[in-house]
Amino acid sequence: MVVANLSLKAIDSPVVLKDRIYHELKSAITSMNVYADDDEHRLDERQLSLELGVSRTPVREALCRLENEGFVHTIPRRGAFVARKTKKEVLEMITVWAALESMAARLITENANAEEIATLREMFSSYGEDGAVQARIDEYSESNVSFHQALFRLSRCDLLSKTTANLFLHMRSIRMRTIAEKDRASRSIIDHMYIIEALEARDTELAERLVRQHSLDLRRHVEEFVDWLP
Amino acid sequence: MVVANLSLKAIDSPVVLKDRIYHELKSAITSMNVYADDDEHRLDERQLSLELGVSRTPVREALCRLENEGFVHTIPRRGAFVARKTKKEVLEMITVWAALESMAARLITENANAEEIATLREMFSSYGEDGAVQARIDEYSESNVSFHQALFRLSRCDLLSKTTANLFLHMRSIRMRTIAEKDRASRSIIDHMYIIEALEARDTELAERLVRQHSLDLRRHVEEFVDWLP
DNA sequence: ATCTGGCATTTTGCATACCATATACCGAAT
DNA sequence: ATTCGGTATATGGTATGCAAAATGCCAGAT
Repeated sequence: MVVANLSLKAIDSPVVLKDRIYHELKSAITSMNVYADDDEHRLDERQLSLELGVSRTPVREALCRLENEGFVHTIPRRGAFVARKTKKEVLEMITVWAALESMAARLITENANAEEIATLREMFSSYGEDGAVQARIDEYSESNVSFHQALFRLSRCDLLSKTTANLFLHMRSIRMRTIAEKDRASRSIIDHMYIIEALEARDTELAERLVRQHSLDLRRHVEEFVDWLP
Repeated sequence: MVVANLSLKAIDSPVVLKDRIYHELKSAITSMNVYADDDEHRLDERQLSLELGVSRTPVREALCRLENEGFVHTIPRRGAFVARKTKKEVLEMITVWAALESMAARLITENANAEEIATLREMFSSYGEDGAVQARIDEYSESNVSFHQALFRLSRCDLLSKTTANLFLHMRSIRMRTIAEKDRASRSIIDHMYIIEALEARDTELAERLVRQHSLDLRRHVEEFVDWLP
């Protein structure tokens, strides 16, 4: 008799309530327009637990996680609120972003293979004609996000991706609002092409600089034009 | 009658139990030698709550925070353990570190004033003579940490400091062990001096490159010589 | 009319009780 | 002797209860 060697992968995810609640709340928060109203959005533990049909405990643990990630701001004995970033905080997020993504670019020039880099081009292949970007701005916005996420993925540094993941979400609402302004979108796609070329040429320093500059341009833009943040 | 204008600062910290427990556990974990034993260090909720004289609830919330910060690893229905980084994870931490600190260096060349940069020199003024570093290796190790923390502080970017803070703690045990090896310490102090000079000269690109290289040297060193990590 | 002080209400923070699951132990069968 | 199955125990996940604290309201005083 031989032991059947079924290559099974361990099931190690007894999905627990607090995790489901965490994801539920996180997607709810990140998909809402946080900066729409002037009044702060309160997150009532009891109300949430009633709506979700669970007790307060797992809700509290989910809120705890969200607070650590900066999506929720809680004041002791006062409750939890959807966190709203100040302009200063947004600028700092972009700064950190620039640091991480430019490092990702470096790593890509050193580690990624040509096919992987080629996939970056494909993302924008359909925006070839002038004006196509402005016409399909929503669609482009998605490609834009995908491009930046791909840079981190191709860096093969999980921690870079992980550290940036929440920055992505925090920036989403702001980015969506800024990307459509002026003709930043077409500027953006040109930047992306130069970045891809530098990656293909394995020019570490250039790729790093272009990526950093791309982010810092956004920072400058936010600093100058975004006045709807405290 | 005039209203007395006492410039009071708002007391906004009804220090709650879970925060105290969080700090208590965090300092306990970061000061222990995580990589000493082979067996994993379990964190029993009930035992902790008994030792601390509180109930399980605040302990759980503290553990939740520590898990998000990567100091604790919990398996559903199995419990919490002190997290142990793999070699891959450590290398990635150093990579992220390099990205963030090199950005900090950039910012310093742009924003800091001369006096602030001068304080960096003072940190190492007492290690002037050759051999002084090796002789007072523990003391130097502290200065070393202070130097790197100062770089982030002078960058005036809170998020950079905040993002790095936990990396610092994670790296502490590893750094302490590697800094004493070979003559990395005296190499290190030379690097630091060149970094300071670049900052003083406001040479953004050079400062960035030197800081990044300094970190990546550590990464290479860990990659090559650290074999006591999984 | 406005301000202050106290009471009521609301809501969090913490404690405890309960439940589901994972592990450990032990005996029986092969 | 080893392995399998069942039961017991321990432990984490969830629910609920209680008390402290903060807010809001109302009444009374100035």
